[in-house]
Amino acid sequence: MKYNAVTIKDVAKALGVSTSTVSRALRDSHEISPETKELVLECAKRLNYTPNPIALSLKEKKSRSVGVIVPEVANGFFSQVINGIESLAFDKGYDVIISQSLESYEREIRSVQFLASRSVDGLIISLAAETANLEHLQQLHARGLPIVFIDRITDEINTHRVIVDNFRGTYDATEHLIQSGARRIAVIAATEFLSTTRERVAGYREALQANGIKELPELVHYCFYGGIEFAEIEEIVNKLFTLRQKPDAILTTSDKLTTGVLKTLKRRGIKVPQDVALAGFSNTDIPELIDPPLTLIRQPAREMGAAAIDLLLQMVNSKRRGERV
Amino acid sequence: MKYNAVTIKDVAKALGVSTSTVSRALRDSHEISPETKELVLECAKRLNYTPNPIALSLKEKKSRSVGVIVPEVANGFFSQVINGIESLAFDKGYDVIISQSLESYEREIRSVQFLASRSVDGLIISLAAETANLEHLQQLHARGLPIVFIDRITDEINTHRVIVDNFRGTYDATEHLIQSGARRIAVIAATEFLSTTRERVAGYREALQANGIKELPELVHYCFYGGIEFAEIEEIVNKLFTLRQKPDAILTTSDKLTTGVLKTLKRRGIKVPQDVALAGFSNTDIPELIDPPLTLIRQPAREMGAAAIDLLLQMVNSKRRGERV
DNA sequence: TTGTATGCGTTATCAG
DNA sequence: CTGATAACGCATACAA
Repeated sequence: MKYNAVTIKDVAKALGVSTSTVSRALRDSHEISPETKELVLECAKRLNYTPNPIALSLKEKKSRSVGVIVPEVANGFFSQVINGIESLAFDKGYDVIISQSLESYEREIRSVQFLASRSVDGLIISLAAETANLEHLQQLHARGLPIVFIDRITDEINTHRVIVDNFRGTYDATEHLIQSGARRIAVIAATEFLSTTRERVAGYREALQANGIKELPELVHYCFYGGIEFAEIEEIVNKLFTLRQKPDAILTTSDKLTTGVLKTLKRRGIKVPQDVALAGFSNTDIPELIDPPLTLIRQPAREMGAAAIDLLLQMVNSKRRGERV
Repeated sequence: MKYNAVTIKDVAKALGVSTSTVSRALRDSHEISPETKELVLECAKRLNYTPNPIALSLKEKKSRSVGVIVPEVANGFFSQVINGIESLAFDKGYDVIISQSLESYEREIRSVQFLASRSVDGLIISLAAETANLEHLQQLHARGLPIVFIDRITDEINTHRVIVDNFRGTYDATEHLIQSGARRIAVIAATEFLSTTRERVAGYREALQANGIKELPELVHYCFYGGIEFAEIEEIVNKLFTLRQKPDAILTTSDKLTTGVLKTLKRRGIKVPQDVALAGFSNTDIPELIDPPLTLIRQPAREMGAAAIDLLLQMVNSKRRGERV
């Protein structure tokens, strides 16, 4: 709701001129005399006039707002991404509307449609773990909605993506574990649906191979809701440590997974790195505080967010002064 | 922008009826025949009609969106708060527009005005550390904008607030430190401007007094940008540990302060709790992972967020069917 | 029950 | 240079 009752009409009435004149003065049109302009501007300020963005949106068919859908806000990585997005968007005068998929496909669909129906000018999204079907986004994309994927991307839609070198991250981390003497390296990853998972696991595999180590199926674990439900991680760790031949290292492919595994190991009294070495993705402060330091893979989350919104606004603006959708 | 060109007019034209008829059918008005309603609904679905929320907002003078301003998104506590807000708001069909003050007064003013000008129906805010003057919010409040304060509140505006018992938190934590043998308990707090700081430091003081311990000025430190700038925390810790009589315990009054102090201690090789005991607020996973466990004070951030949005929407709705502002 | 006209705040297109 | 008018998409008071 507008808490500034004063409209362009009010200042027009106050000055005894027409609304068009006021509009022109405000928009700094060239077709207006300096005196009237001055007059209008003064009056507008005095009356504390502020333009109504809703009316503007209706007229211009754009809302100067962007939608952001992440799996979960309360997550080190994603909250940093949002930080980057918001900072830059704010400077450019764009609203940032946040929605969470909570890793649920159904929730993601609803979020996407909700935001689309709210007329966002563009969308930044990191896919939910459950999402395997991209129709809901393909539709919008086909209709011309600018979309940028971040971190968890898809090949099925041809648009900008912002990612880090996931393959490289796990490749290097795995190799580091091997250099440190590990041979039985387990990996705990998120859903295979996720692009990040696939790339990261591929890096792990390649590193093993490059070092002549055979991959053992019993050491590779995927978890669906590892980011949300802690129990799943616990179960996997338990399984790993009841193997006849226990792993001598664990690689984790996400923030929450890393934290979850650390927690579980601590509860079970398994020491890192004495009993098992650990490496993985993390954007929290945790690794810095743990003794001894872990091999961790960080993502420049804030910068990724900034890059995403930057790309998005470029698309939004090129579309504005361009072709019909 | 709307990616659904089809409007109420299109379906009216397609059916050869008037827009009002369509509107009525869609709004399930009683003044319409079941047959035409059926017809319209079918056609609307077929044409994939979705209402334009912007036009609706313009007409009804409400946007079904709420603004949220927090000091920083990438912060355990606040991101959990946002999680709670978003979850509930989404279910009720409200947009959540996020903005960060980054602890800056000037930025907070701009955020507030930005959101207000974007016609949010209500505002949830946690004040910036710098904010001492509340005019920017008083104005909006006077004009009738529903506001709910969360965590960092103010007495100067009479509206709903969502907080935990801050006094109690530090009182208990301090007492626990004392029970464990600490006598020279330092406190590292955020700005005194913040309600949370005042209440938390008060709890500390009261606990000292109740246990017959004299407060030592050299052990009480406030930091302005502790949440954002790490260097400040480091400096305070350094100062504390170059005192002739070093502290035997430290109490921290926020998430970032707790993490920051832990980091600094680790870098300086000061062991917890052997060299110094530690207690404080934290909503991260860190304390659970550290050995030995710290005395920590947790806030039910998600629930606080949910409570805030619940209160806010109540205000928004009572205002809707009520008095003019 | 349905259609017509009006207005929400703004800008663009015409006349004057 | 300025004023009147239409239009954006929708809901509604009023007329039929």
